Amino acid sequence: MYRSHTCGELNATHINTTVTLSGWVQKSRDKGFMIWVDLRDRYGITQLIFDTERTPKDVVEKAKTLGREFVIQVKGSVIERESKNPNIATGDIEILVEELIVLNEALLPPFTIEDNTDGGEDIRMKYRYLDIRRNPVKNSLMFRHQVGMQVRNYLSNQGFIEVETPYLIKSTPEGARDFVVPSRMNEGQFYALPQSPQTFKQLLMVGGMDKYFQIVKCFRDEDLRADRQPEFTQIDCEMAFVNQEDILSIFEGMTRHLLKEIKDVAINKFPRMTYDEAMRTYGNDKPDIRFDMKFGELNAVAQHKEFKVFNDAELVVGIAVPGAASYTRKEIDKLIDWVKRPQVGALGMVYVKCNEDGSYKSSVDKFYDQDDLAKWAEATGAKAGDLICVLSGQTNKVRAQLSALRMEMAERLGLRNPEEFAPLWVVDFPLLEWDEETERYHAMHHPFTSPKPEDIPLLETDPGKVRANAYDLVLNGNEIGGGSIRIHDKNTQALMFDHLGFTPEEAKAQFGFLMDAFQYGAPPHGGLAFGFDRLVAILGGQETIRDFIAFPKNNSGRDVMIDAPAAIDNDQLQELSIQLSIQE
RNA sequence: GGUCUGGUAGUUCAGCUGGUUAGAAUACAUGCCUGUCACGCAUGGGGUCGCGGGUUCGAGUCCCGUCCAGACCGCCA
Repeated sequence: MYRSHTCGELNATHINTTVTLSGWVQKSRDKGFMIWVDLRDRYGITQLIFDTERTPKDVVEKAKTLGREFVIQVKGSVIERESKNPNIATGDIEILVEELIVLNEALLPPFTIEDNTDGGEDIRMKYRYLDIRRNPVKNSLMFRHQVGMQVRNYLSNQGFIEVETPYLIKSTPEGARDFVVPSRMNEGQFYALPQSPQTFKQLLMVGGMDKYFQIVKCFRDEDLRADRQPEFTQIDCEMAFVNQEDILSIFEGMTRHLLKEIKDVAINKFPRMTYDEAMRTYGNDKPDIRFDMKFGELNAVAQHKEFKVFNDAELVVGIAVPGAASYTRKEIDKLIDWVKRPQVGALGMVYVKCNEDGSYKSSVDKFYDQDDLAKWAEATGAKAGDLICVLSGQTNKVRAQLSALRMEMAERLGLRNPEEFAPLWVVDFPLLEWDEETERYHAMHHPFTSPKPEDIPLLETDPGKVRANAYDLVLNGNEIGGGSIRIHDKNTQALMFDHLGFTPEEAKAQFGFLMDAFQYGAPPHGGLAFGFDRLVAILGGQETIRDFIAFPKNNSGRDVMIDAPAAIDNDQLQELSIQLSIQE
């Protein structure tokens, strides 16, 4: 027997019992007359004591040789501490050791296994198995497990069935780049890893599965971000015989359940906003509504004066930054530099200080009088003490720029409280999006999304105006889920493919199986998928998903621990009939 | 594909306008210490300043290139 108890469970009630513990040496404190060793496992830390007067001499000698992270097993009696430590659960007791077995020695770890480790991101990723021993990472993984269990509980209780779908599927040109896998048995042909189980879950609906879910890995070969990994996990869901309202209701329920069970946060009805409204009010389809700073459009009050920049702009729009009127000229200049960085891309910024005495001081006083500026304040909701920041230009660009500024200012003002949760449904997304590069429309969500029936005529006249039965769930400025009511008849699906620029032959070659299935009694259906990693991270109060993934990839998609991806040898390549065009 | 930031001891970092022998903290080792728990005290070892080139009497420091890491833009139906 390696252990009778864990390192987290012993307390005063166990005094005078004999126990066996196993774990890692966290640290030892050798005072000469006594040696204390902190023994750690997943459950906690228990202090061991080796006393020159009470512990066998050879055991004390062995204890002196223990180094950090040695794996040991000890047998001894639980005794009351002479000086207790109220900071840990086992702080009332310690183990007077009688027997010590070193199960495995350990090299000195490259960084300290402590909550506030001295290790940087880089080295922690290389030795991730050591990083996982640290509480912050360990707790994040346990937190993820807990969220996963609550998701399964909720959905299972609602009658959902978890069904696994294949990972080796077919590549399609729509959407993200696919990861591809060569097929040895089918020379020159490739599988693709799924970007999502989209078509399979729809086929499960045709198969009568009615309510499906799956916590499933998905793969996209695109560049990474702090909240984006090439392989990531979705809570993928689909339901038949439902309308949009049914789906929103079920998954609002699930999110509410998670907030209640995991964070003990009670939220009644989630607010809703159309895509158009979100773009107009926040410049963004995933607004963080924990704070205000709503957009005030200023075209009506700022144009037709002498200021050419605004007169030439498609959109003039501002936000009122609370309390920022006290910014110095230098601070404002730095802010202007910030919006002019290439990542944001504004050409400049006009500001108005709303002074405490009710007067206004702006960077464009030459063109606007106090009455004009009062109208700007009204439009942006600015109060005395606020700073109005105004950008202008082409509508889509300027909205993105001001949205970036809004988020930055909220960050600086500490308005993004990770313990506050503000969910929001964004509905009525456009069906199609114009792609400058390919000069054609592509599906904003995916090609199986149904258009709103009343908008179908617009497909012929103004495709960009067609709204879809598509919705996103936004939490604290992050898209945590998105879905749609799908097309379930062959003709509408064919019409969509046509508008997306597929020839009937291409559509048949790529999605023929789905169109065929629609001819055999496909029920009306729809669904939604949550980004599980992101959801877990936000519930955990963070926006970086890496610590909620046991073995994440780095910025360039590498696993620095196992050193993947890597070259494969010529025999393997030959077996797969693959020839490389790059030089070794 | 692009922008920005960083790369100096095992680790996290400092190192000014180029100028003696490159520092701190922590970790580690050895010794001391009668209740430690961020233990304390003393001593000690530890460096290809990412790599390559250039400027200079002289480069950790300046310039060019390159590699690596991180954040962001593009991209992510």
